[in-house]
Amino acid sequence: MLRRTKKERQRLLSETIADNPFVTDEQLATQFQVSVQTIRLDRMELAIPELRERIKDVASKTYENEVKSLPIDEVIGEIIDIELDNRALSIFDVKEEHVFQRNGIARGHHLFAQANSLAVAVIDDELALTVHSNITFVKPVRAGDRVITKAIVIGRDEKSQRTKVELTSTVNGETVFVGEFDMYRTKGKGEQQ
Amino acid sequence: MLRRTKKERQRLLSETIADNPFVTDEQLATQFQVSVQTIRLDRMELAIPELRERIKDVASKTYENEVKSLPIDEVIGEIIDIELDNRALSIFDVKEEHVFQRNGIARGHHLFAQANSLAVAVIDDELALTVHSNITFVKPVRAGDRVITKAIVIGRDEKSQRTKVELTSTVNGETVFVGEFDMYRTKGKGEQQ
DNA sequence: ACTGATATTAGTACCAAGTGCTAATAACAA
DNA sequence: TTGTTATTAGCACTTGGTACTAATATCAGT
Repeated sequence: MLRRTKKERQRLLSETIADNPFVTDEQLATQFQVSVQTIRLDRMELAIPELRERIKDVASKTYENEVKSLPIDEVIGEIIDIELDNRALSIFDVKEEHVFQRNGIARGHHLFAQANSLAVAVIDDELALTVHSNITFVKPVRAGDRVITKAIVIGRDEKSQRTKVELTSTVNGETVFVGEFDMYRTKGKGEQQ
Repeated sequence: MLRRTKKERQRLLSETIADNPFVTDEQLATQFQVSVQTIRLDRMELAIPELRERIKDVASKTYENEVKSLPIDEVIGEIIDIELDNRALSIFDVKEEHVFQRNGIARGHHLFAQANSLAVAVIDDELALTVHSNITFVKPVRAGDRVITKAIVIGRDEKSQRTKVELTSTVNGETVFVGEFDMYRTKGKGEQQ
């Protein structure tokens, strides 16, 4: 018998590469105790591209849909999904430092910061600024809560260079914050380089 | 004279690569009408890594995307004058860390945070929460600006336990931010301990 | 115009991480 | 034993480079 069956090895191979696209054939050969050639045959059969192509894929995927207006570390909360000029989703874990000592309720500006960051990030432009916003804090949020904020671009006026974004934040499915943000942008439609 | 000066070419080279890290030396050589070797010397001098390293950087950056959510400074502005349930004044000095790297304009949530903090502070109650707010960012604020924010309590409804506060922020006398905040409070008039 | 410094180009050997191909074994099953 | 599938080996070739040497251009100052 083989160390493992071919099938089993290929299953694990797919997983391993999916898990870490940066692994070379040589590393895989060592890991599965087979020759490099075997790994290559496996990749052929499974139609898995070579290392460089895999890396390029990862890079270009994020490059196409990169957050243009905001370097990633300037975002409050973690963006977990984004489709520029359409919608975006972020997660923000409320910790002790975000709440009032007195009553344990999150300070409004942290929720606003998350929403505002996301509104800026969703705009497919280098310069995006909040011009106006109308917000409501629906329910108090506490330390330990995981706030999921969704931004939906609902309108765009080319003349005034404004884009309207609707923000909704929830904790365990319950709405805690809603807001409508008017964003200013520099570039018009199709003007993106 | 050269096609362009070396300096100029290198400036453009940096830009081009920053703009599109997927470009090869050969493409760059064609673009700038110089030899591949010149491009390589330029990259050496500018310490720009080779294509594969650049791609790997882009890929790994997004791959180990552990975004740090920056907590906002606890003290948002310094309160310099306060008359509970009437008016309050605070100062906030905008520093480099409060602005977008990209364009030097202060992130909206810092201005909101200052206003929100002041709105909470002006309410003479142990529990004051922002329920709703309607805000406008009138003019961009930059690093070095000193933002003076004034809160004025303009209305109070005992039944709904709401207090309306008007906020105005100025830099050198010019209005940069205005907002109307609806604050929730637990205690009614005269109920304060 | 001559010299020296700087800039550019050319060419070679080498590397990583492959592809594509052929051929030799090995393992197993009927 | 034969046929099939699986595995390994080896070689030539590819991209997009590095590292290095050497030749040539270009320009600036005297």
